[in-house]
Amino acid sequence: MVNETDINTDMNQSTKQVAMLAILKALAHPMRLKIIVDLINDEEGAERHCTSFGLTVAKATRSHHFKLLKDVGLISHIDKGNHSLAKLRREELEEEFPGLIRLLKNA
Amino acid sequence: MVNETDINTDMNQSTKQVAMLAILKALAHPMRLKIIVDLINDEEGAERHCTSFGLTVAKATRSHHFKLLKDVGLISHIDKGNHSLAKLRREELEEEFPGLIRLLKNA
DNA sequence: TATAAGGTTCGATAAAATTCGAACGTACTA
DNA sequence: TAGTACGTTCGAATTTTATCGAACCTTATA
Repeated sequence: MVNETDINTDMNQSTKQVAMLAILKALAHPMRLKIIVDLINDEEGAERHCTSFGLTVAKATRSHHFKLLKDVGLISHIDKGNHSLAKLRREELEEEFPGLIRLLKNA
Repeated sequence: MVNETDINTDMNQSTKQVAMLAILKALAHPMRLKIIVDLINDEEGAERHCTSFGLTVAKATRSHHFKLLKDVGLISHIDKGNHSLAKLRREELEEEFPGLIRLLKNA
């Protein structure tokens, strides 16, 4: 069996390229892209309810997508006990992937 | 059954966001990302054999990935009869997705 | 012309991602 | 304390992608 790590080493991909790939995979889904674009177009530092993006899916699905976005570092999760908020990791992203936010801002 | 078009309209995604999604999907695969990053890091206007990227897959698979990259407009295909060359659509991409190339250049 | 080399398409199989209901945990609140 | 609201996790089903061999087409060349 061939896993992705093997493919990556086969192809001599840089660490940066692997990190970039994770980000691209996370963005390559209509709901997740919309969430990130919406957060980008919000004012800086904005925190949003997970339910405020107009996603018409089961809550298990929503939870899945937000976890994925959090795992790759696109958002951070603010736990407020009863509910939770999502926040774009703006500075960190600008630092690690300069230009990414500007690229998505127009979309 | 729910297809992607329905999801996109459900979510009120802009045309630009749909176009961006196609690009992100195309880049969200290790081989395809490597191809594009390699082309970006080549000199401007460079044309490369499809076999010159060190991809260890069957030719049917290679053909599949290059077709996908061509279909979303990331590369153009120069047919030389016996063989074919791939070329980054640099200016067009810079025009439609400003900052994309610079974002991937570091990777 | 025959042969080889490179690329595409087709059909089938394998792998990965998406989706959801159900069960569960945690924190508000009546 | 009991009930409710919100989120996560688990397991299973569905859908999408990736992969490859085989057949085929086109062009160069022996």
